[in-house]
Amino acid sequence: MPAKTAPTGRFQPPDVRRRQILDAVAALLLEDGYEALTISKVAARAGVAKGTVYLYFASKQELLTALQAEMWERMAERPARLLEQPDLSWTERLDGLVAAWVAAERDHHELYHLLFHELGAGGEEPMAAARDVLVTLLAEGTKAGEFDVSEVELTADFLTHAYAGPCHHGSSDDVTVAVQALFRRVVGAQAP
Amino acid sequence: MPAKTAPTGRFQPPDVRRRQILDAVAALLLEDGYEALTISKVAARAGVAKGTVYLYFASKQELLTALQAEMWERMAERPARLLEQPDLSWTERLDGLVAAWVAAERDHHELYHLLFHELGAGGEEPMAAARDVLVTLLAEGTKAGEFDVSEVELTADFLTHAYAGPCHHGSSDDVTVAVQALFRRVVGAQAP
Amino acid sequence: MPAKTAPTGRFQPPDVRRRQILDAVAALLLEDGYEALTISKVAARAGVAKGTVYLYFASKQELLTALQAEMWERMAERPARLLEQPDLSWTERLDGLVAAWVAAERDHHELYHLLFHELGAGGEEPMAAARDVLVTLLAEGTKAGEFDVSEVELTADFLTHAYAGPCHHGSSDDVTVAVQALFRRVVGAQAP
Amino acid sequence: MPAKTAPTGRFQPPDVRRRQILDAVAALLLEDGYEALTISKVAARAGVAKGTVYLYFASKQELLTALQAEMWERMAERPARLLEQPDLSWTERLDGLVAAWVAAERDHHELYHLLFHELGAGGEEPMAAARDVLVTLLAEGTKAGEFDVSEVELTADFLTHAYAGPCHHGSSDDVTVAVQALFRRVVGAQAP
DNA sequence: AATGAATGAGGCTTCATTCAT
DNA sequence: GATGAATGAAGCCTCATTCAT
Repeated sequence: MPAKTAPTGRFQPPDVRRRQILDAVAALLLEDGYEALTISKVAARAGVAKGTVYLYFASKQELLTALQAEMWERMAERPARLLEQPDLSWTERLDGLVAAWVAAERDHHELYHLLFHELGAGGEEPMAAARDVLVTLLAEGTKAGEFDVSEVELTADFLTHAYAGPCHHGSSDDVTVAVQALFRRVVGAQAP
Repeated sequence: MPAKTAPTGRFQPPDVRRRQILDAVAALLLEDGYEALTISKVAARAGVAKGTVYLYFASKQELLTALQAEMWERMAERPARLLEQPDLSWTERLDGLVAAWVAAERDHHELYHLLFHELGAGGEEPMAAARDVLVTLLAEGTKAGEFDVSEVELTADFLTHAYAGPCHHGSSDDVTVAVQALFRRVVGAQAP
Repeated sequence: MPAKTAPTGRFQPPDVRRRQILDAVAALLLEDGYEALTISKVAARAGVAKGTVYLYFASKQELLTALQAEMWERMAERPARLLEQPDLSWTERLDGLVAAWVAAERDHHELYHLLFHELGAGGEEPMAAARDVLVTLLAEGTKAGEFDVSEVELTADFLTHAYAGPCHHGSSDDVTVAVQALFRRVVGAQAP
Repeated sequence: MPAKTAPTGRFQPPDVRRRQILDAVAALLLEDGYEALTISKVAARAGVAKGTVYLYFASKQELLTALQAEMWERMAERPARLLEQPDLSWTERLDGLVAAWVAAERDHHELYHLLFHELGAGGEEPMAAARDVLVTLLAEGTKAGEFDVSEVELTADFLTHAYAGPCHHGSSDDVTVAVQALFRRVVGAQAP
């Protein structure tokens, strides 16, 4: 039974190869930035030949788009689940969202922003997905009398940008707590 | 009649040429993004020969750095003056800062972020300058009992990121008013 | 029938491509001189794309250095072997050296000097290697009473420069004989 | 009365400007080599504007040719006079030639070779002039029974190349004496 | 499926030369 | 006569992409 993390090997199942390549891209982007990224380096880092990269991704553009899509997905996942959980107050849901976002930001900060800023087109949508969760939260929370938000869309955009600011300040927990407090102020959350 | 804005002309005073070139860079960046920026296009857009660009800027890198420096300057200018004006309440100063930032963001949004993200090195400082003004505001306002901010640095980072979110929502005035309200909430400003 | 000297063909073993490129450089240098040498021309002459040149040589500089190294090697080879042959008189060895140098000069004259003068750095050594052989010859021959050379180093430099002068006068054999005679005079060789 | 060596000054008599420019070229060639030579640097070094260089020399090529011509002239001058001096033995004249050549070599060595090798065309002639003096010397000396040279042309080329070798060995005088001795051997000069 | 040598368009930069002042 | 800003051809080099093996 070949170890599930066998890093090399001439033949690999497609998903493994795909992963290797995407991981290589992510690592290189974080190390050297976007401008320095070349298919050659990606191939070398992934331990495959240059041509192989093109077996999995039609172009450099598509390679980056794929990585981006993956990241968006990862970032929208946890928050979306929060809405579905029953018997949580809206404030608790808001706190949960902040926790998820801060965690994601701390993990993927640089990569996220790199991709966001290099791939203008198409890059808006997944962020929008994350934002939509917040919009729903604000609207419902306000309707329920728990929040006091007059301009839902605008406030959502405000907060969507805001949380990233403090993410690299102190310990994850401290930051989360502090940002949760700020979010509550913004939405005018009543003390429970 | 030598118009003062003569758009072309073989010889131009140095500042005019410099401006033409920097304007061309800004326009191209906004239109096509960073990757598509080439010296050839810059020259064509500025109405000069490729070589002329190098008469004014030693390299592509330096060209971008110059544009960045110019933008930073423009963005730090107005807010800094707010601190020096006497007989303003801290809340009024905060409102003024928001107004300045929103205005700057609306004018230079894309360009600003483009430059910020492509030119990591050196790009941090001017943003920091803008942030420092806010830090002072929060600290002094809190000391004066007008604000209620416990974590000054963290909150400053929060707001520094937040304001950009809603900037492209509606009319400039509406956005400004709305963002000012949100800022007040965050800092716990007392109603006057 | 895959001819062993197939001049073209999309894929070639590395040594063959390397050779093609170096040969192209040599040919172009002889035809048009150093200043006129461009990578484009080299590629065209070698029957490869521009990029291919860079697959084999990291830069124009390195391309020239490689050609130089190859030439130096070729030029130092034959003379060095003369010293190792037993039962030759020193005069015979001197004659052999002249023959070798004249032959090399006639084959590689221009190229040799072109490279020598364009690539100052690093180019000294191989010439020095050739000279050292002569120094040994003069010293040993004098010690053996066969030559009469008082300033070995200086005389070696004298001869190292001298031989190139007449190389393109007449037939190879005539020149060799004549230069051998002149060398013998310079070293004061006794009639055998 | 303006000093005759006034190094700068916006207006200069043509010959002075010409000199300044040629001197700048020579200095730059010696410092940085041929490849690094640009008209910009020449102008800067000469203390004139770039355009001014073109008032005196039609092109870069011509600028170099002019410098070369000047050097050739300087190198052929002294030797030529030797032939005209009466009541000197041929051996004495040969010694004089060697002295002149060694002196020239020591003064202009690098520049001379730089120019010689960069400007293939046209560069042969002046060297030929120097060589012709030697040919005459060898022919006449042999006819007079003072030398014993069978192949005049070939021997002249031999010596024309040879003398440069030892030029940078020791003191000028020592080298001259040593090279004179070697020349005498080559031509089979009888002891006086 | 995998390889990697080969390609060639296109980017940045230099610099000889021109010409309006 | 002198200037130097402006020009643009041309060079070096990179790298996304292809394709024969």
